[in-house]
Order: sequence, then C-alpha cells, then structure tokens
Amino acid sequence: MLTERRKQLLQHIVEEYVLTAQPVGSHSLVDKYDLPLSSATIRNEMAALEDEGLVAQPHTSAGRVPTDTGYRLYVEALMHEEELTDDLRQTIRHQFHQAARELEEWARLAAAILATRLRNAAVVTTPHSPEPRVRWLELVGVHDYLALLIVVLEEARVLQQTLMLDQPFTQEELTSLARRLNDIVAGKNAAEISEQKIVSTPAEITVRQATADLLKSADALTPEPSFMDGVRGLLKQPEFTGGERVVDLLGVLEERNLSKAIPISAGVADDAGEHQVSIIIGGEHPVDEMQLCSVVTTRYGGPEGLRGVLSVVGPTRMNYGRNVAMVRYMSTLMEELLGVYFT
Amino acid sequence: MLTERRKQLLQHIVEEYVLTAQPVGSHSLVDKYDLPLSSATIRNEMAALEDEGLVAQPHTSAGRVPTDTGYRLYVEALMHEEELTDDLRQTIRHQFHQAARELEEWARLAAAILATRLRNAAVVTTPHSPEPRVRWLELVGVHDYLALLIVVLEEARVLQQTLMLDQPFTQEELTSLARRLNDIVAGKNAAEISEQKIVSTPAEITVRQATADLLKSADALTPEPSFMDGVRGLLKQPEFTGGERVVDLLGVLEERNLSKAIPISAGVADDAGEHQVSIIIGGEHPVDEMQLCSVVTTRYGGPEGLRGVLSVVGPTRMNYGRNVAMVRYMSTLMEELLGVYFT
DNA sequence: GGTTAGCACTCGCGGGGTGAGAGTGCTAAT
DNA sequence: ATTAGCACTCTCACCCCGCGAGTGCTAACC
Repeated sequence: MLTERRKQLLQHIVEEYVLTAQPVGSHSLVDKYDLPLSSATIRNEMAALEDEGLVAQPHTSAGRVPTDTGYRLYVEALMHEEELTDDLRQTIRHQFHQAARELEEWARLAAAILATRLRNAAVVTTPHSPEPRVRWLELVGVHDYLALLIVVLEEARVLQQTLMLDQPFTQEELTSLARRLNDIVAGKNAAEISEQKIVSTPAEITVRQATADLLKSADALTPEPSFMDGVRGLLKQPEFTGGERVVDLLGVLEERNLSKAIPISAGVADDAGEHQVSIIIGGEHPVDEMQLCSVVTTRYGGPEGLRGVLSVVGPTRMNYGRNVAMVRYMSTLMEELLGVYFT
Repeated sequence: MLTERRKQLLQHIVEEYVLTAQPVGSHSLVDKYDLPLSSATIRNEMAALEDEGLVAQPHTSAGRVPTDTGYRLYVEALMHEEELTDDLRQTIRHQFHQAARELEEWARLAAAILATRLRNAAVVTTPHSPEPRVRWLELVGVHDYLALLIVVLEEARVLQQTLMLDQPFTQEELTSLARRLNDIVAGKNAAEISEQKIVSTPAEITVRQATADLLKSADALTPEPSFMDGVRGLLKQPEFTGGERVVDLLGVLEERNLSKAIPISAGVADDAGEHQVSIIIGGEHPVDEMQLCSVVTTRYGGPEGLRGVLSVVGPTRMNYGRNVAMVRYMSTLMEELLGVYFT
C-alpha cells in the first residue's frame, strides 16, 4: 500500500539524500522537515517503503537510501521541476549570442554550460539530419593523384575526405568535374546518389561513390561532432572517490562512442511531444559501467529534421529537478537559435 | 662525487621503481640484480645518492625513490632507449595504412596507438603550418543573409565559418564572389590578405576579413584538432588512486587547452635535430597540477612547414626508455606518411 | 680505504579490540 | 494509529601492538 504519506516521505528521503550523500535516518528527517510525527512512526513507514523496494539500507542500522526504483517513482510522480530564474535564463542566452554563429560552437558551449551549472558531465551532439542531403560539392587538388572532396550539407555541415584518383588532374579539371557533379548531386541523399546510373568517367564514379559514403557515415551518430564536458565535476562526487569502478566508467565515457553511454533511442520516442526529457536511472542503463549513473537526455530539433541530443550524466544521486529543468531549457534555447539562423 | 657505480645504482633504482611502484631497498636490489656487493655497501652508496638529491625516502626506514632530478639524470645519461621490434613496427605501420588517408584520422590513430601501447595518456595534434595559406575558398548560402565560408588551406585542412552578410545573396552571386576572391586570395597568408587594399563591395570586404581571421585563429595551436586518448590508463596507475589531486589533473587535461598541459615550446628547440624528443619531469612542469606527471614530447613535420606534436603523459614513474622510443618511432612514421601523401 | 657482518632502531601497515554514535525493530502504553 | 522506550546492530575512528622491511652505525676484515 503506497499511501500519500509514504510518497511524501520518499520524496523527502530522495531530496535529503541528494543533498547530503548520506543515508538518511528517521530522526534527522523529523528534525529537518519538522514532520508532525515521531521518528518511530517514520521508521515504520520507512520499513514499508523498504518492502516496496523503494529504499534500502546499505547495512543494518544505517539510514535509508533510495533504490533505483525509488528514484524512478520520484521522477515520475514526486519531483518538482525547478524553475529557472529569469536572471539565469538571460545569462545563458547572452552567452550564446556572444558565441560564434556556428553549430559546433553552440554545441560545445551548451555542453560547457550544462557541465558547469549542474556540476555533472554533459554531452551535446551537434544537430544533424537523419538523412543528410548535399547542398554543394567541391574538389581541391592536393597533389597529382590526391584530391580533397568537400561536401556541404543542406544543414550547413561540412564533410571532407581525401580521395585517391585514377589519374592526375589539374585544378581546372577538378573544378569542372565538381561543377558537373554538383548539378547531378545537389539536393540528393545517399541512397539517391548511389542509385543514379549515369555513364561517366571513372573519376566521376569515384567521387560520386565517396560522396554517398560520406553521407552514409554522417547520418550515424558520428563520434566527432559531439562535445563532452564536466567529467571532472562528475568524478568529484563523493560516490566516485577512490573506487575501482570509476576508472571503468571513465573508460566508457572516453571512448568517443558516446552513443553507447547515452542511448538516445531509449525512452525518447521520435514522435514525443516537444522537449520530452528522458531519464535513465542507474541499473536501468544497459551498459554495466554506467549503472552508478543516471542520464538525463532530450532531443532538440531545428528546421528540416535537424536533430541533436543534449544530455547530462551524473550519479544516480543527482538533482533531477534541476537537471531536467536545465536540459529542457537548453533544448528550447538551442531550437530557438537554430530556428533564427538556419531557416 | 658521482662515481660510475653510483650512477649504475641509480639506474637500477629507477628501473626497479618503474617496475614495481614500490620504494626500493638495498636488500631487494642486491637480490634482483645479483650485485657483487653486500646490502650494507649499497646502503652507503644510497646515502650518497640521497646527499646528491637524486633519490629520497618517503619516510625514514623505507626504501629509496628517485627524485625528479634523479629521473633527469637517468634520462640524460643512463637510460637505454628501447628498441622496437620489427614486428611491432610492422603492426603499427599496417594500422596506419588501413586507416583513411586523413590528417585528423591519422592523429587520432596515433594517439590511440600511443595510449594503448604505452598505457599512458597521449596527445597528438594534427599537423598544421605555422603560417597557413589559402588554397581555395568557397561560399555557400545558408539562408538570405547567412553564408557559409569554406577555406581550404594549402595543407589540405578545411576551415569553416558562417558569415552574416549585409544583404541577401543568391547562390550564383555567392559563387561568383567566391571566384573573384579566389584569384585575389589564393596562396596568401593572413597578413597578406589583411594588407590588400582593394576597393570592393562590403560583402567582399567582410569575406576577406573573415578569411584572414580564420587563418589567424588557425595558426595558434587550436584546441580542436588535437586528440587525447588513454586518460583511463593514466588514472589506473597506482600513484593516482584515490587522491584528491588527481581530479585536478583531470581538470587540466580536460580543458582542451592542452597547450597548457603540454608546453611544446619548452625544450624542443625549433632547430632541433630530427625527431628530437623532449622530456619534462614532474616538478619541472610549470603547471602545478601536472607535477606528478612527466611529459614526453616530440614534433613531427611534413613538407612545407607542416608541423604537429606527439606527446605522452604519464606518471613520473614512467618507462622512459619505452616511451621515448615509441614517440620517436611514431614521429618518423607520421612524417613518412605525410611525405608520401602530401607532397 | 673500501667492504661487510651485525645490531639496534625506525616506521608503515594490518589486525584486533573498543567505545561512541547513529539508527533500527519491537513492544507496550497512549 | 501513534509514540516512548529499550535492546540491539553495525560502522567508524581510534589506539595499541607486533611484524617486517629497511636503515644507519660501528667494528672487524681484506
């Protein structure tokens, strides 16, 4: 039986534990929150919460600590999303307007802001389209057989790749080749480019194929254009001091394969309402090393299907109300900026 | 008086300590190295080394540990640079040939190889010219007032920047503007571009200025195109477990401002012989947080003044012989590759 | 003089004991 | 249903102590 009072109690336990990082006992709870009950009653209620699997004690005769399911109930039903002050909103907005009008720069900045404000690790991917299309293509000779292929996507992202050609080309030849290909390829996505069966020179085929490959590899969550910050703050948390497991955690985060650490697909339904925030708590995370952590994630989207991910990684004992509010605000802000500059 | 025997002894102490991470005592030394002397003699010699400031004991009645100056003498005079096996050389070379022919990719790979082979952190910057010159320039419209400026450098590096223009341009106008500017700007460096006093449209001036700015910011050791790997391995070292200072170390490394952590200028004279390796040991490092670490650095250079930095960061108790050899080999290898593909 | 055996001395480290403190569960009274 | 009281449990910090590794010194030896 989960009475209203027990929920209240759980809420207090979570918030107290988030604050102090110490198991919270019945007595200290009554004290701090001026509960109109005695510690004995609280103890009974706590025992009930423990039966429900919402809290646990690290050892007999210690206070209670929320379990993963406890946190889950908390974020689902009990948490108050913190309201950001106008002041803070202004400051952040200002920081963005001062930065260069550059997608990557924005993402980097967003990660930095999240990390410092929340004192947790933050990961932000630059927005990109799930099915990128070519806007423009250019070839620049590097030396005889080697050329640099530059592809500009509709979304204003620039990809590059060096190509080995079958014969030497002059810059003029490369330029005119690029111009010809531009007409064929502009506005197309990877599949459409691969499909085109045009009889042409070997060089043209090489370039077309390379372009398609580039697009394909770009539509995965590529490791490169994502920014992580604040790992330092994360490791300062008391639960991560001097443990063996921490090193492994760092290992996972360091592999730039962040998609592993931040499963975007999970929870954030593609058709979710705007700025839907998903939360993965401790053991819910598929990757072992991450099970001491919670991950708060949201997507943000620009026009034309541009999508990126904002996410905060902290200990399960994180301030969910604050983190969710902040992540949500950042996502609306990024969307707004994207809308203004890239429509 | 630094007799030959004492130097020998220091060498043994360093190597033993590197191996075991334990203070090394007189007795264990005689045992392991079958010295034709008794432990008592060794003790006397050790006391002498201590007087010279080359070793120290963490506390009375513990074994000796090399000091920073001890390590310094070691690397200067005693160290044997480890010979890499042909097998290893081949494996590494193979890894490079399998990777994409991409400067950034190579740098990333180099960092990964150094990190995993040496079990230390590694930082590699992509090679770039101290005074970059424009090879090619392109403008792509993003929307009415906003255009993407793409600058390809001689060294096959691509820079980008979005520009706010004073009036709307069509793509055709942008293209022809780019073509005009190309003629003016190609082969020039930042200073030369700024200097050109050509009467032209506001848009042209904007673009020219932006190009110059891009070049300027690119010639600093920009944070972006450098790759770090293996921080995990670093933190696994016994000296970094459970310390408060470690977190600060991580902080320095994490700020992408690696030039702070890896002072390239120091020690590596610009005119140094080929593949000169510089070593910074513990307290010699200007940054406080790094004083538990040693840094092994070398430059590598391609043709036309392309230069990058390879560097390994580990505890002072690192295997200098191995690290130096490895860093040196990687630098020759990178140079060779650069020479083959970008001449 | 350099080398060595012997010996007293010094510390750090790990184990066991202990007492304080925080917290619990249970019971009986309100 | 709530609460006061109480016995009980468990951690943590502290101290003590003995072991072992290592040192420095001295006196004898080659």
